[in-house]
Amino acid sequence: MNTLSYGLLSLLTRGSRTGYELMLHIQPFWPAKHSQIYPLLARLEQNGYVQFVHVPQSDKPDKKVYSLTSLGEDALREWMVMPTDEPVLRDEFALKVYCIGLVDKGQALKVLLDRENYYKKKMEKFALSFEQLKNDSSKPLEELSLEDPLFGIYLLIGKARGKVKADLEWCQWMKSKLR
Amino acid sequence: MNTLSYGLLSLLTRGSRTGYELMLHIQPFWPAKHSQIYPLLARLEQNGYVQFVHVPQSDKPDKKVYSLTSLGEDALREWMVMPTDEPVLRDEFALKVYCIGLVDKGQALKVLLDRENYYKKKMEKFALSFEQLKNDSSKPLEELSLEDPLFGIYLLIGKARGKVKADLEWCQWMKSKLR
DNA sequence: AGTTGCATGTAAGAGGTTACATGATTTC
DNA sequence: GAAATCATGTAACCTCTTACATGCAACT
Repeated sequence: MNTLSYGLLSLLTRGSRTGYELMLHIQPFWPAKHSQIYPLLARLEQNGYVQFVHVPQSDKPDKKVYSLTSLGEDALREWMVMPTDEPVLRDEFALKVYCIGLVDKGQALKVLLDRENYYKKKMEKFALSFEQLKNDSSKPLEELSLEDPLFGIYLLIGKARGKVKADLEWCQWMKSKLR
Repeated sequence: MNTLSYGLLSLLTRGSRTGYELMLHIQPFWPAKHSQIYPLLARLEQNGYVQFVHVPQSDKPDKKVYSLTSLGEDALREWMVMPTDEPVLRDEFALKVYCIGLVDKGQALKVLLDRENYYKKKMEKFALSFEQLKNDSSKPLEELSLEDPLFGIYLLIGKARGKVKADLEWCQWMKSKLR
């Protein structure tokens, strides 16, 4: 059982999903391709952590809808109290910034502006996600608590948004340093 | 040439280093083990991007001190204007938060407090890093510019600190949500 | 007519971690 | 006496990405 496997089980606590949907939803928290996820789901099924029903479709390809078993839920609870791995961040941009003095200001500024744009687009996506959450939720988001099924997503969007905001502000501060 | 290789070249723009030192210094920006770095350095040397001198030592093991060649510097300048890969973050903690409702508040709080402590220690390390920078620098840090050899590190510590600060604040806000 | 989305899977290869191997000095 | 630091390297293994493979529907 690796971390991605627990991640897939985590997503399944919020309802049944196909491998394809799991692949889409796990991206912000643990990026992974379908080619990594499908074999893991097969292994999780063999070990009894998940089960699936085959759903034939006519217009689209047939699909397997996975759901969490009670064994899988037990595994999650055991995992929850185990020591948590440190976060791992790899950012090519940071390495470039380290030796940005090698190129002239024009080129340096371009590298920075590209990344600033990337962050701005991310922030827009977060705004959209919050909008959608607001629509899906019966209460105002600030009143959500541990018991609500949307609580987890609400927390995570907030966490991700905080970091991107910090990076964006740093990017803009850095731009002011450059001229 | 993969990203880690460019990262090693980037560090060498600030002076000669052993493989061991490179391994230590690259951790905050692109975590890597010595077992990954030594073979890459050998390949970079074969391709003429770096060179090394063998330095025998009596009290410690002999070492190879690597430095950047002009070919290596050219490679860095070409890399700088190429499209920059998106940052990749993998955080087991985020996955746990998503399904934190599975366990009781006591256990949930423990998971949170452990991570809060981790972030606090990180913040202390950043403070120490800034202290050391202040000592190493001839000017006040705010006046550093593109040309200063310490500029790159100063920027990066600021960037990393901003993100950890955002995460720490989120962690504390989340704690308030839990009770 | 070409791309995107849905939907699953395998195979090859690159990237990254853990373990094996050695050995002196310093710190707890 | 045990662990950490410096210092290099290889081998086995796991993780992750890219590419191959298929096929229909909807959109541009």
